[in-house]
Amino acid sequence: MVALTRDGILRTAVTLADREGFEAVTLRRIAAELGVHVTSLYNHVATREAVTDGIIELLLDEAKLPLVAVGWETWVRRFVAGMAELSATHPGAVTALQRRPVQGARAAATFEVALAAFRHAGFDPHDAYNAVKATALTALSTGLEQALSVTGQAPETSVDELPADQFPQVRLVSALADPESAWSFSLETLIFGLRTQLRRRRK
Amino acid sequence: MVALTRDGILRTAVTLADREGFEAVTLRRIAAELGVHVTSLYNHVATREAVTDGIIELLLDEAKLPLVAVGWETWVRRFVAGMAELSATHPGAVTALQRRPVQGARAAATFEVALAAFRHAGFDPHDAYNAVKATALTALSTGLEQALSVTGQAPETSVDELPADQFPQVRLVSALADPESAWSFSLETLIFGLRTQLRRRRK
DNA sequence: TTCGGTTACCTACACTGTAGGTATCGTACT
DNA sequence: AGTACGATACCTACAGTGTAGGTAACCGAA
Repeated sequence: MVALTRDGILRTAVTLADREGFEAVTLRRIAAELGVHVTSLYNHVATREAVTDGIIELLLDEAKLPLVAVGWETWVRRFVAGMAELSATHPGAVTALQRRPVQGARAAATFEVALAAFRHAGFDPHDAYNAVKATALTALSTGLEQALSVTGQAPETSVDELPADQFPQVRLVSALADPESAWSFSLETLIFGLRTQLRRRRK
Repeated sequence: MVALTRDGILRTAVTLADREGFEAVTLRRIAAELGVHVTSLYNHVATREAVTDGIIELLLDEAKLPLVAVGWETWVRRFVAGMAELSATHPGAVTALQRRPVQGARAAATFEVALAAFRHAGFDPHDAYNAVKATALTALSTGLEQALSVTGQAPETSVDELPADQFPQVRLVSALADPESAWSFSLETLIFGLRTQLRRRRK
């Protein structure tokens, strides 16, 4: 029975989220996992939402995001790849990033170098901001995989029960779901798009 | 006192979500809004999650998504614009799209025409799927605005309290948040990117 | 030793979704 | 006409949620 600590709480929260899904992360479950009473958690954590914030903090720490000056393209690649890796190793915990705004000094730090890179490449502050946002959202969406099962199965009717002649494309495609290629396709598309945007700004 | 109906339930759920935020949408709140006992809702709705599914259904109905054959580019434009408009008119309810997988016949229908358009333009089934997914995620992220406040304010410390000399870019940019230009920038970037992808496939 | 702060605990409350059972009512059938 | 029945709204109840308030044990400093 080790000492109860904020970091320990957050760590078991992440473990729990990955093992049983984010909605299973409840203060009582965490406490039980630590062999401790619920209210004891409040000595180290202010509120339930603070736990979510802590999870984000912990994930962002683990994802090795670029923190020193790099070119915009390598920043984009590393940021998206880092998030994708995070989604792979912490499938449950990453949804914390969708429940609460991503904030904190660490996020600010990597955005700082991104903004600098984009401005150096030729974007005005406004578009640099937009570019960072577009990248961040693309990166975040790597964790949204299951949230958007393009396979058109209704709450009750599976895709196989849809009129096959009416949705031939959907049917054909529902077989070849491949999360790996999905986010790399998104990444390349994003980079191509940003290149074009930059080219237009220059002339 | 009109008759209680599934559609009425979902409609007040949407209203409630837009007025007080998605997490305020509880079965008891809906019932209270309708002047009805909680359990009466169960005569028209199976479970809480079914309400969320119903909200999605209702939103997708309202967003006039392209359902007939169009070129891939106009599909992308209309899809993203439709979602953006949805996020504007239903700021609270749209988060339903992130809580549950987007499914159902209507979603399948618009994906069907998108897949056809992309394949006609030169993508193989795999990349057509990826392109649709990329578009859908870009569109969905229009509702994620506040979830990603790039302004690096920590849970406790606002952006103004961050060391100013350490985050000059973030500070500069935190003033000019402009959701409108954000998603249109993302849209144009996406289209540029997809064009390049298609060009590469052709030769 | 005594004091003060930190920590873990217990009780309690308002709130959530949901199961089971009951009363009312309109409609259809005998 | 009467009667059976399906649908609907309600009530009670339960387990589970986050969290406030108060109390007991410790442990280091005075």
